[in-house]
Amino acid sequence: MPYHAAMPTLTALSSSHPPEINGDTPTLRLFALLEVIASKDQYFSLQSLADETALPKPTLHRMLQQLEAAQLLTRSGDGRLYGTGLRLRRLAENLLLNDTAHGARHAVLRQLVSDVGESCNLTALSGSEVIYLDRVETPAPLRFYLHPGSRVPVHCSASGKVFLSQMTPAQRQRLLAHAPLEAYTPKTLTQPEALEAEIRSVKRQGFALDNEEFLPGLLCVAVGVPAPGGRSHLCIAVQAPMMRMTADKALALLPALQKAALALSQIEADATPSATPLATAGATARA
Amino acid sequence: MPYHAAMPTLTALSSSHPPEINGDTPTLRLFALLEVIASKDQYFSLQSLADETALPKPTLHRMLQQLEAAQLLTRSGDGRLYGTGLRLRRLAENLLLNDTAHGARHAVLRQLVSDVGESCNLTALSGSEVIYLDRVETPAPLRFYLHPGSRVPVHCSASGKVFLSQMTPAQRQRLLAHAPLEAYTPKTLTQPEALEAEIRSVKRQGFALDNEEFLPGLLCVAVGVPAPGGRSHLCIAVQAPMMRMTADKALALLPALQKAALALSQIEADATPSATPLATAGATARA
DNA sequence: CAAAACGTTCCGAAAAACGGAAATTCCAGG
DNA sequence: CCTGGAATTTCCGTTTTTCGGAACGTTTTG
Repeated sequence: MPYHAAMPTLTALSSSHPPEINGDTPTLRLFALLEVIASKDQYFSLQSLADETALPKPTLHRMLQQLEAAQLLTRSGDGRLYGTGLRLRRLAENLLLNDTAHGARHAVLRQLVSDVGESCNLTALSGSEVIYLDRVETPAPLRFYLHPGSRVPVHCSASGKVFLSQMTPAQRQRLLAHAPLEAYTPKTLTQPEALEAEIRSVKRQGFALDNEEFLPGLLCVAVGVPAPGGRSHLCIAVQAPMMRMTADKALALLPALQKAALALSQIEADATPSATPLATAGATARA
Repeated sequence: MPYHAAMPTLTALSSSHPPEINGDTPTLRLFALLEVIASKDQYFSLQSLADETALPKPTLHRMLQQLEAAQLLTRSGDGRLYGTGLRLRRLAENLLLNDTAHGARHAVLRQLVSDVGESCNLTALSGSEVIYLDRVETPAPLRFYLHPGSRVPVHCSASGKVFLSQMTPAQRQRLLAHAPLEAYTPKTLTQPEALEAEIRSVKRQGFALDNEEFLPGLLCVAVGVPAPGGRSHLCIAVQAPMMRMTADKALALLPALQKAALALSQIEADATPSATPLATAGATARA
């Protein structure tokens, strides 16, 4: 399974939706279809979608019909063209409107970037990989481009090591068992003992470094976002080309990182209901 | 099947999502679930959803798992809480970003409302009912509240009569055969002959009136949005309480209405690919 | 008026969703 | 460290939905 963000570029790739309408379940396939539809700013015909997605026409027809019946799509006048429907727009609006946490997090990232002058990202552990939740780029022209949503291995990323350091040895074993310590660069730690030692060090110091362990020329520092429960599921990390950054300089950025982590921690706490179970709306109540 | 917008109120009902997670297919049920989720601005637990939606826990679990696997939802740290995922936000962003047509239509409506001072709406024929696609309210305090997405019968609404007037007699018969001419007020036309006469008049004049035929005290004027093919599938209508409006005054609004209709017609043309096949993006072409 | 293109319906095989029951995990409090 | 309770998760036989090739209408096109 390739880490599909592993290719760093200096310019953004065109966001190129591969016309794959694949998903493991019918529902996910429908979502994928919606994504194709969402990228259109014109009405479209069944046929045009069929061409674009390579789905059989009867299948597509059924899908569209279903979406139309649910008011997610609208059919244009003569019934020949489709467009996005009321309910879909409502959904989209609510989604963005209520995602207060995301906006706030992004603001913190932006502030951090302006403080340290290098690209920063917010990461989470997803399965046995680190996923980039959000990212703000440095204004400097030379950058590693790693877009949000992409994934990197745990054992050779700063964030990954922070996550590992928060686990119990047993949890760590379980996770690492599924992913061999693949070498991405000569500096990647591939010996379990070496990694274990590194993780102890991370745990002691409260931050992790990735010194060209994933990509040559790329240096990273990450700290965990403190969480009430103890182990956090978010990391915040700075990432810069060796050309501008050394391990020493990176350490000087730690205070800024920690400040940002604290701010994120606060946001996360605000978005977490655990404390106040007030909004438990009545079930089965007739509206 | 009740016209669920038939109850006019002077204040908006609280938007009270009925916690019904019903849909005729599994996929639509999933959408309904997403709508509940989209309305949250906090992380939520499986249990809280179960309370709110009355769905069995295993079912919910499967649904959430599916959504999480597809990156539509994210699971919070300890795995106990869910939140909206990256892909869902992307979808929402694209949806809103690309839906230029809707934004433009809404702007026209807004302009019209500021011209005539009364609530206006954009309608379409959907099955054998008229559906409100969009609506802008009058600034006046006294209003009939009929929200977008709701439906009214064809035979006693101004828009409905416009749509009927554009059909061939055969088409009209077929449509009306399925829906008896139910009387909503004493003024509702319930005799097929009377309706037929009214429709001829609408056809001649190019606009339709609804003078308390659907709701007592409500007067409406509608004109069709001109379409290249001839019969349009959109209407634009003004709607006001008799307290402020008479049939005579309504006629004075026709120029403004027609101007708006023309503007909408232009928007519709822009959003329709049929005419100019230049932008027919290469199918199967590798992006 | 024929040909082509598009949309739609049919239907049997294949796959997915469903949800009750039970196992598992996670926490308090003893 | 053990125990009770609540939440999450797995299991699995049954029910429902989806799938898509083939064939059928319908509308545009040449």
